[in-house]
Amino acid sequence: MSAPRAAGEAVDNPRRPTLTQVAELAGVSLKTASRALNDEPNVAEATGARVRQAADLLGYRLNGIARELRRGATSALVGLVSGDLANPFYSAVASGIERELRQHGLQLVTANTDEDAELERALVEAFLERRVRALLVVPSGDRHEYLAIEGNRGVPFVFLDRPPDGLEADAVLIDNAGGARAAGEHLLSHGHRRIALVADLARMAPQRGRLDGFVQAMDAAGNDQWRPYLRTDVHDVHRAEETVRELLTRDPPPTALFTTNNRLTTGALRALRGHPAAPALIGFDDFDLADVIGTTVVAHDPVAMGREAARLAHRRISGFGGPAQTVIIPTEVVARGSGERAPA
Amino acid sequence: MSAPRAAGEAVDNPRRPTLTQVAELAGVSLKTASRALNDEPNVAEATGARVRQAADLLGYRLNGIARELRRGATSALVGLVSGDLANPFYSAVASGIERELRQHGLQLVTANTDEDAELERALVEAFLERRVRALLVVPSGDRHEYLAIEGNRGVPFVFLDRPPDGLEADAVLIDNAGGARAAGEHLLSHGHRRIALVADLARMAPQRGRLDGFVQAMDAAGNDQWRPYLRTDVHDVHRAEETVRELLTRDPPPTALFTTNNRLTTGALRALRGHPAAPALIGFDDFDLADVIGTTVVAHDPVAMGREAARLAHRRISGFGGPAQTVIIPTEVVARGSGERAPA
DNA sequence: CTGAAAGCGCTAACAT
DNA sequence: ATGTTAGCGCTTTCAG
Repeated sequence: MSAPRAAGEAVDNPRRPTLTQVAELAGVSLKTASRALNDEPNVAEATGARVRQAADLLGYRLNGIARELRRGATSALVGLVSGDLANPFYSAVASGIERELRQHGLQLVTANTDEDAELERALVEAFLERRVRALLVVPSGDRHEYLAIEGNRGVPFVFLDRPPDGLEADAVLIDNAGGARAAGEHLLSHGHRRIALVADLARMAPQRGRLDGFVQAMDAAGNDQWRPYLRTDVHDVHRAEETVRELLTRDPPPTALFTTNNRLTTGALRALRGHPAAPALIGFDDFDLADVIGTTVVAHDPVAMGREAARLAHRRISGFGGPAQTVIIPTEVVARGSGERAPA
Repeated sequence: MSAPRAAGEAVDNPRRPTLTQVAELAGVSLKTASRALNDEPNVAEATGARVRQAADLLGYRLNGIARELRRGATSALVGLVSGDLANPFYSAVASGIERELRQHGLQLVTANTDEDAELERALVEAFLERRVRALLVVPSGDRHEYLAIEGNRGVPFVFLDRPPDGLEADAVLIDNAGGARAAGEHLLSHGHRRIALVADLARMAPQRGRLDGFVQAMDAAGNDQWRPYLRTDVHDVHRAEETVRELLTRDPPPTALFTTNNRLTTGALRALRGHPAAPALIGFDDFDLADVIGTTVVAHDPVAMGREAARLAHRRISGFGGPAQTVIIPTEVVARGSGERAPA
């Protein structure tokens, strides 16, 4: 005898049994079967057992779609639209969201935009058609007005990492400026003046915040020797590596580096590998093994970020109608060696 | 004038407009409105325009739930039930799945089990009630018979990383034994005999495969000096770190280490940090910055794994009824230094 | 080209 | 304790 198969289903797919069929087999009415299977009161012990037996026999499974339609066309799904789940930052956020939602019986549905604003919009539309209860977005596009109508019609939005532009909505943001300022001050306090800043796309709000914070620290210290070493719009690991290599050939070279996200830090680490007199380095975003490599970072808690976003969403779902809230996730400089190297 | 708000939706949620209302406003029948909005043929230019205008005015959005119910109670959703999305291995797999599904207009829904077999079962049930088109599972529990009925009723299953037990179903697995054998041979060829093996829960199939492959390599070389250094059921980073520290205090100590997944490798790297005469190290699973740290690994492609799984699922959804297939993802030893250190 | 009627599978409201 | 009727919002016949 062979094992039951899950593979060849397409061959014999005689449509799933419905509640009506269960009721017929059990010799009761549709509604009684419904009551029995939903553990509602007012079902005789024996009747309930008969219904459950019939359901088992038929391999019946409740049709959640029909139920949702009848109950008001709103699912237990919460959508997350983000740039790239393969980035550990986003996946940590997603896992924080998922865990918190589950506490409330909600389910996370994810979609990647690959940082494409048009795809983002299409995915948002798709989620709304699916009647998600709330929508969490790490926006790539810059204008979000198109979401406003939705918000007014019962689908709460929560923005993550980047603030909403063009509408009021809940958001969970990182203290970008504060973290970057702290990084700048940290390097200054270790004697650095020629500090290179390697940043991602400057049009993104978090990157702007980090740039601003860094500049504040420099201005406050009356240092402007960093300016020749500013490099923005470096968007991938490879470009980051090249950029850092180029910076090191300058004369004089920078004595320190500040990279404004985990991808750029990875690129910098590659460029610095085996370098005899590596400049000091601080990276924004903590990462696995930073302790092993000894990389000083501006750390924050992405799982907490997801959790807070899920909480905001849940509050709205539960009927909270107050003004939009913004939660700021704090940052902290974690010294591990690379950021404490003195200027050469 | 203030920005449109997305926050206070709960206050005024007058139920979403329906197609009937759009039709009324446009002065056409329900069906005509449906045709116009779905770009079906046989709609006069002017009529279509009027309908679309009415829809915009009302802020109408199609109710995907009603559509799905009518079209056969099956969604465009594909479920993924996995252990822990925060683990970069799983999130890479998820991103491979997501990308491939999107090619076919399918949407990924994810849920984490935290490696809990009961939660896994509950989540699978929940997905089935939601009428997912296919279900991808990285199973934590060991018996999967309970899925068999579903498989016969039109919901294809694909198992990832761990083979199905108790039913026939498509699967995508890593060449665990082959990779581990290659790692063993690699260390042997560099002169190692006292090789420590640090493994995760031995009841998990991938771990067993890796153990077996390693043992095969040792047996083939007639080496059994590794046996005193076998440590299994090491399940988290912290325990891995402790275990490696303990191993290093043995007399004589092992001259090489093989860690059988990314978590254990991380723990080993922490234990080895700053060690004057670190043993050679090979880790199963590649990871970010392994190149920077110089860690030799048994690499494989988790994104490809996700992609293959999504392809199998899509084939089944499209009606393929052949026997269950298993795709094996190949592995490769990537030498980066740590695995090539000679015995002390 | 347009419309009327039926019904997907379920639950809510109202009998009995 | 059980049954009957209606209808969620849409698409699918089948007629005009």
